[in-house]
Amino acid sequence: MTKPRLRFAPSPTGYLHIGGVRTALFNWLWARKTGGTFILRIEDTDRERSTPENEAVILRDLRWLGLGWDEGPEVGGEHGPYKQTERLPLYTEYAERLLKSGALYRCYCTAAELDAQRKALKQKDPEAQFVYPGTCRDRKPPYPDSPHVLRLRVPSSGEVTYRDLVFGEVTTPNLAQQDAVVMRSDGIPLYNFGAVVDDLTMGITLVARGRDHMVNTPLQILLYQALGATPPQFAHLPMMNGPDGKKLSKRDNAVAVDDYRQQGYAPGAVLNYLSRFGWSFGDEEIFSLQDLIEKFDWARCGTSDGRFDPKKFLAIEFEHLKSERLMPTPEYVDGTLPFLAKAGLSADRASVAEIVPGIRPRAQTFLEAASALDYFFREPPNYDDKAVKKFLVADKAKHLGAVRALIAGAEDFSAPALEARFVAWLAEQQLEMKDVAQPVRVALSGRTASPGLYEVLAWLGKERSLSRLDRALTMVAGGST
RNA sequence: GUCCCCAUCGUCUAGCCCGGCCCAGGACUCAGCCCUUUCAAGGCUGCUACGCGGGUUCGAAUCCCGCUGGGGACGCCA
Repeated sequence: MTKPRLRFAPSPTGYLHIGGVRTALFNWLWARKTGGTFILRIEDTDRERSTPENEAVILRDLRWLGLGWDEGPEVGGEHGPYKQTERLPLYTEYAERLLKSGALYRCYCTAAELDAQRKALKQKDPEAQFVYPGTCRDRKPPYPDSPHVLRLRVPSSGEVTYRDLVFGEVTTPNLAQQDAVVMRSDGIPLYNFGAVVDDLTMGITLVARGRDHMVNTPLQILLYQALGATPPQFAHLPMMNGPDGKKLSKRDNAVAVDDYRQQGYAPGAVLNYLSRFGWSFGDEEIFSLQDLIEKFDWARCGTSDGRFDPKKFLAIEFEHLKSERLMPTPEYVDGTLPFLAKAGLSADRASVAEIVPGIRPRAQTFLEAASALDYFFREPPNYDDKAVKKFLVADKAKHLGAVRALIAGAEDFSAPALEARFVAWLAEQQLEMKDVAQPVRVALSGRTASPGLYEVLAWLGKERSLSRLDRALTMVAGGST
């Protein structure tokens, strides 16, 4: 069996949203799993709405996610160009072929005329659906030299059946189709024609796309047949709706991939969440990209639509940040550094790497990780007002001076050594850790919540710990009543 | 309206193809408990689902039919 060739063909009419990424991911996974080819094609025939900016964003976001393409924009390939507006002559050539064979015919009805007919019908019966009446279907030459579109002559009987890799056999009667426009009057192809010509000439063997395209498939198959070509295989994916159950909109920023990147989500986590949408592998739900490549299969894809759930998404993201397997420390550091920089902090990789184990269970995103790291790299730390008012006051902090002395006398500043020293001292004083911990914590971190104190002390080091303790002591003295 | 598709906890889903092990399992969310120097993490417990009605069968979440509900499409958008 020959290696499959798959494609992701977004139109740059908006930002890349997570629904689109799910489609890209499944195509990509199958290509990687089978040793096939993943192609990126830009479908920019809607000149009104397509922009170079959107196109750039799509490429950037796909790369960020790690969904690189084997052929496509910027990387080239044997079947280029990979942008539809650069393939116009090809569509013309194929259209002429089909015109000659009679599969396509010229239609001189103008958009205005059709709109008027549509409107008139709606007026008579709002429920009715306008269907192109076939006005030009049997027009004989000579043809007028005026603007015209090209329509597909859909057989008036018969049906189209194909075997969908996820939905199974789907049959649609030709009668339900109308003679769809395939080429605009300006010579630019419509989606259904452009996609077919491109998939054919790019040697695509499997078309996997959203279920919203399912209705286009019979028409496209008719086009392949008219071309004398064998249609590719098809796999449609159930729809991914918004949390409200409504269709995801490209202009809905809440689901833009870039949003999640800026919120500090890890690419692997994004892909993991998306992979479980319309696909499952028993009860397992945490996967690395490598796991997915091994386990993905069309047969395990579901058929019913679902809703995007931000809470579950966050939970999966957190699972990735907690796991050394899914997110090795060096990658964790790489993910966090930009957010530290954004907070105006300069931190060296080695120091961050040392603290990472301590903050893993405390940060759901890289953004939160940077926040949890903040006071290790900010001198002096930011003090939380409430924390200071509550704990750096005379009566709560009465042991702070003694703790300072205890720490000052420590020779071994490792966490275990500090713990031993504290335990002994606490016993001697007949105190418990909870009697002294919070003021020390606020003194050290400026906050009421942090990793264990012994770790915090060790990471901060003796010198900085003492200086923070001293600063806190003066705050207590100054603020006491 | 016409064509296509779908239907298990609030959400993502396992189970369905090849009926019994399912008075339905996992996860998220929520509530509670344990652990505990704080916050997390972790452990445990709990709430909540086979849309409805008919069949077939000794037996149906699983097979068949109908109904209802939802979605997609019906553009010189993709």
